[in-house]
Amino acid sequence: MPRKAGRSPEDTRRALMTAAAAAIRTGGLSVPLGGIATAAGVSKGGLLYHFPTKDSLVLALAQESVDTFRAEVLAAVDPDDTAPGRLCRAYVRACLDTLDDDQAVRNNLALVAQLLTDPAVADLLAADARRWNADLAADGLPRPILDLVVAAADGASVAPIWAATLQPGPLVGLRRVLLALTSDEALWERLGSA
Amino acid sequence: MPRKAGRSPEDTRRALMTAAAAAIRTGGLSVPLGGIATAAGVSKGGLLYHFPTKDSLVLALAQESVDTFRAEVLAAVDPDDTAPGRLCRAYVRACLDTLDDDQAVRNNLALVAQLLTDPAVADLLAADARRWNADLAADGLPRPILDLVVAAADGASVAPIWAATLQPGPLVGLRRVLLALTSDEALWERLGSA
DNA sequence: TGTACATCAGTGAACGCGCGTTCACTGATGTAC
DNA sequence: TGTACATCAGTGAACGCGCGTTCACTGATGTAC
Repeated sequence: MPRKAGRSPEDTRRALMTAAAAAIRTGGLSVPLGGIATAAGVSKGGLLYHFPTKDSLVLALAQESVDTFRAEVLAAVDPDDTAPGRLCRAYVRACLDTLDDDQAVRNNLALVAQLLTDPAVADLLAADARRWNADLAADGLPRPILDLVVAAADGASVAPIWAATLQPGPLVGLRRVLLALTSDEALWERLGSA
Repeated sequence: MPRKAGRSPEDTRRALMTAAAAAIRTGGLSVPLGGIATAAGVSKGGLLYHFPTKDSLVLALAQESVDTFRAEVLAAVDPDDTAPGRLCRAYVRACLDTLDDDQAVRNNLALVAQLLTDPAVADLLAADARRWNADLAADGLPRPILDLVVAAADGASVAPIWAATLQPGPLVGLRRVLLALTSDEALWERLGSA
């Protein structure tokens, strides 16, 4: 059966990437293409029409994860916030606000952990990490505060991968503490001299 | 060639696990057993004598990672420290002190991220995470401080996986800040009311 | 102390299955005239 | 508006290779007498 009525090629491509993300997240990179194709309602050959090689599918997934996360952080920037640490605060919100429902960031990280096996993906992520380092360093926070807050946001995002999820209550508490740490200059001095 | 002179069966088993850990860490769970066996100086059949199935090798690796990490934290407990938060401080030291050389904890995490594909491993880790939650909760720190410090320690340990390693300087700073947070009760009030 | 025998710690060839990739083919859609 | 034709978006059978597992066999080590 050729082109399905009511579904554009772009729709098919999206369906394939969605199915691939879900399958790889739980099954690792070794999940068969056939299963992904079936889940997306397409034959194996159809998948390979859109992604001529498994690697190309994997790389597209990684690129999308990286782009999605960056877009989420930028969308979380408060336009009225002009104080130092505004990007860092957006980073915290993007990381923690999607954790109670099992949404974007958490799923992205579980997926990325699997994709990392691929060397090309590892390069992509290393470049992205360098970019985040530079952007966050230019955010105007003192080093120790920045490192503390970013490490905690990363940790809270990543912990669900090994099932160490925070309860919603503590999660809200952590969020408040992290935002306070980026805003309260009196705390910076207390911590710097500790 | 049967039993190699100068190497006990236990030595062979250790060599196999070491080779497997190194191979899987970088290549993922799909690395061939043949390569692992060769790296350990044994034939594929020899590997399968010690680990009758690939899954059994993977599970042994996961169990060892979990045990090693727990032992490292316990070894990092300061015997003279009787104040609340002593386990949490040991956790911080175990996580951060091995990060500059690329040693145990960091490697363990990169390995575990790969092993997580296996459902049996996922169960093992979930049980271990529950145990850590309980142990750390009984450590006497206020919830927000505990969550902040543990999340940051996790985040700093895990970031090297996607190449976002902290420089040695900032790492020392983060370590000092985290230890201060677990000890300085005045800070707890400041953060709690923030 | 020497000898027989069971077991341990492997070897390496063979099998078989699953998966990525290739390939010949196809029906719907878009375009030119 | 109808028609011819190229291209797009797939299908599904086949191939071939890699890898996990099985299996028959083996030489060194430990034990009983």
